[in-house]
Amino acid sequence: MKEIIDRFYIATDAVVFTVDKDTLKVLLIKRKGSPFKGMFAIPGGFLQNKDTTLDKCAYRELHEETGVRDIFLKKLTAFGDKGRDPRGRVITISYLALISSEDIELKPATDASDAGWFAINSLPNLAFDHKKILNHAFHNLKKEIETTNIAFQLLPERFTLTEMQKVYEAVYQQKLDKRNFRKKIKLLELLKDMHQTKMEGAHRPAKLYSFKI
Amino acid sequence: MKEIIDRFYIATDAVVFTVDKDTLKVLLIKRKGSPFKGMFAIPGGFLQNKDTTLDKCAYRELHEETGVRDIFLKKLTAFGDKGRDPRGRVITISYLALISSEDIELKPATDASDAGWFAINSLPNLAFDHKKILNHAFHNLKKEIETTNIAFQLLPERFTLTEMQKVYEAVYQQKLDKRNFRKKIKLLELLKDMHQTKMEGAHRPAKLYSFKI
DNA sequence: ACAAAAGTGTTGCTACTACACCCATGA
DNA sequence: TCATGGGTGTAGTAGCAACACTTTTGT
Repeated sequence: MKEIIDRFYIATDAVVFTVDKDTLKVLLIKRKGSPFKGMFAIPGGFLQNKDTTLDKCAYRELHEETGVRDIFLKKLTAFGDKGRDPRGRVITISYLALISSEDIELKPATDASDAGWFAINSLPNLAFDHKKILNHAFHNLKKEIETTNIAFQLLPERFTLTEMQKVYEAVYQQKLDKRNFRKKIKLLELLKDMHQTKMEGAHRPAKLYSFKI
Repeated sequence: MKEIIDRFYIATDAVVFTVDKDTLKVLLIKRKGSPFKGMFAIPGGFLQNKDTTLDKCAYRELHEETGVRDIFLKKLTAFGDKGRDPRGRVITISYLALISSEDIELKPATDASDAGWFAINSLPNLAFDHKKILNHAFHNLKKEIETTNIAFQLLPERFTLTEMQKVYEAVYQQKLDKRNFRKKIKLLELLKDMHQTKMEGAHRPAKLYSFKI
């Protein structure tokens, strides 16, 4: 039976977001091989039989290509149109990945000749159908941040309320009202007061919080 | 290069919902081959090279196995853990499918010895990891019906407000207040009054509506 | 003393909930 | 005339948006 069933290449592609300097940024790599040599692309690569889950493949590829570890990954969907990869039929599974800008430490490695962070609203042209994959992940992020606690994945262990607000503003791409934001966050009772302050610049120090549990 | 890359079987599986007699139901097929012979499963099957998109594969498989045509399909996510299919590594792409109970007309065909509708809260044991796939689709449906117009896919061309309410109640699995439901629907301004009534039983006839545009 | 970000409350408005009776029809 | 589901409004509540000044620090 199996002999007559077509088999395909499977890949995972991770759209990695961070909020750095109040800006939502995406991690891209410059392709060093063909096709689309020299163009930017979402980090990812082919599923290997040794990857026991799709998640492990995404994690492995991300680490190999960018050096990133300990990152939040959420499986999104599949892209499998014929012709999306000129080398042959490749079905890719997209991932949403979030990392705190404090945890960023890129070590460009084997597969990518270059990796870098790009602001969401000044992206270069992307290889394959990666623009579509990236947009899908971005929409998913905006939706998730409204209804879940996913924002904490973009924050360091301890953070100020202003830093937290900046994360939401960067994702929503709009300013929020400080008092309303704080009121809502406090109502959710998700934060633990660390009884510490963060002094930064010539102004009143800000209280530090962490995510409860 | 390609020679060293593993290839895999790809499948699509569609979780087909309908609301019939005020109950949310799922379409399942009885497996006529091994593995899991005789058990129920979500309709689906292997991607073929002739399927130019994943959507077309899902649609083709659904038609071959159940006779269903003209159905709303929404791609969800991928399931690819090693060992989820005893025959070998199969990565499946799940779909959420919705159909009006008026459009149901099952013609069990080639792949399935039997197909039938099962109420969401009295499902049989399912083959493979189909329970997981089904639950994921169900959660997605509940989420989508809150925020989008997806409910219209579960309704016939023309419907009464009570029929519409029953669809929401079946998906949410809880009763809703008639007046509040109608108030909210009217505020959304999605409905077109067909200036027709539906007489059914010994009571006042109900106005018929259709989805605007 | 000044500049800069931290922190804090109130008011009006909108959206949601809870709730009960009359209407139009067929039998 | 009775049984059945169709159809309608109001009042109270909770959540959201708009908005400005005082506090604490470094220079």
